[in-house]
Amino acid sequence: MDPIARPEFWSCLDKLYHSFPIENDKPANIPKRILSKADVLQKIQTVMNDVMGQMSSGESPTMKHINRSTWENISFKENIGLQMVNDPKMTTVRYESPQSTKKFALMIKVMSIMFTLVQTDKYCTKRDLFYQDPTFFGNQMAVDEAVDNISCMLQIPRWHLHVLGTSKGLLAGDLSFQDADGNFTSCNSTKNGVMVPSHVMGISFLQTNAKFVLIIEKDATFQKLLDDGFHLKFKQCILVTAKGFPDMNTRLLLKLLWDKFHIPMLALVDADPHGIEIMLIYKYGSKALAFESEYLAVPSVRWLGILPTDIKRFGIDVDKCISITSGDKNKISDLLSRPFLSSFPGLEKEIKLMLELKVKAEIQILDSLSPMFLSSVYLPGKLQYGGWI
DNA sequence: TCGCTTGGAGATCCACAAGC
DNA sequence: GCTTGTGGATCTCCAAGCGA
Repeated sequence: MDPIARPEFWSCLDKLYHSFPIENDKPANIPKRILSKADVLQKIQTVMNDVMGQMSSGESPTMKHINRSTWENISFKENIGLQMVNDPKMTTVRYESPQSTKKFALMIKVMSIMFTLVQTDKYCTKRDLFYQDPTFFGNQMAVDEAVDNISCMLQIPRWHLHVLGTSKGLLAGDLSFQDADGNFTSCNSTKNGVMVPSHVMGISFLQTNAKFVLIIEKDATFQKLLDDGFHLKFKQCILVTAKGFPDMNTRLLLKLLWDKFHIPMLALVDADPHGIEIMLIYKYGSKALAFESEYLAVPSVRWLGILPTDIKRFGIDVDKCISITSGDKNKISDLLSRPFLSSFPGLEKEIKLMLELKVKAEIQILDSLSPMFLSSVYLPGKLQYGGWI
């Protein structure tokens, strides 16, 4: 009998499912912000009026937004992830300062475009924004920064400002939905994966019977699992990859899946500092977008592998692993200083074991054991016996 | 023509140095 | 001390160049 067909196979996932009651995930005192079109337009107008007021009274205009580059502004809540503190350090963008003049002008320009987009109910990507006036913006990074700073300043998520990011995430498995344009998509029979829609908040009729979501760090691993027919064999699963550091749309979709279906989510990343960081961004959110963690972070995400303890457990030859560099060591000490360490049982132990072994292991290392080891041995074994932290 | 390598662009993240 | 710019990390995709 196929082990997957046995009822006890899914028992570990059932335990994980029931270990996260819905009421724990959404504390009543932190309601999600509901913003109407009028609210958004009003907030933009208020900032513009302030700027105009300062100019008419002879002052040099300024705008203030939360400093998104310091950990001092970040707090941590177990059920939400990273969050902005109540009294954060602010960054002042001064029109008169030679360092800030360009930044000030960019923010005004981008805000005026956002106002028109919201007013006319149209959406555009950051890339579209840049190409509206490439000479003025100079480069894509300047637009990206302006959009995020405005979003942070107004305390309005980017999608409410009608600016979307270009999706890079892929989906496969037991999931179907209707996108914002009304197109119906099923991820079941895909050969190379279905793109995560750019307008995740426009998704409707989201349907799935999946028992778990497997978040995969690398596209190469995602494609290998599709080639091996992993999603067809397991049927009740969803495979997701954001191809490296996750983009906002992929994180939004995962949060949507968690909020709606409470499906256990397991991350398959490299056993290296960057893999761990990528897993932690899915789980707790990022520093720069901490003000949107309530929409993006899924604290119930579990680290399935590759765990440094797997190196010993599966008899992986340490000589075939890559030695950790001084850069890796810096990243590890950075991870060990993060505020969520005490809330993530087992994480510190795994990181310290990596330091002890002095090696890191990529997911592909499992291919050295056998070409089908990942899909036929490693993942089924982990799912059956609960080898995640 | 095909396959491989290389470089640039684009998406995300971060830390650190320099300048005001 | 604050702000900005630079550079480095993960990944993919695409085009160009090169050799078989």
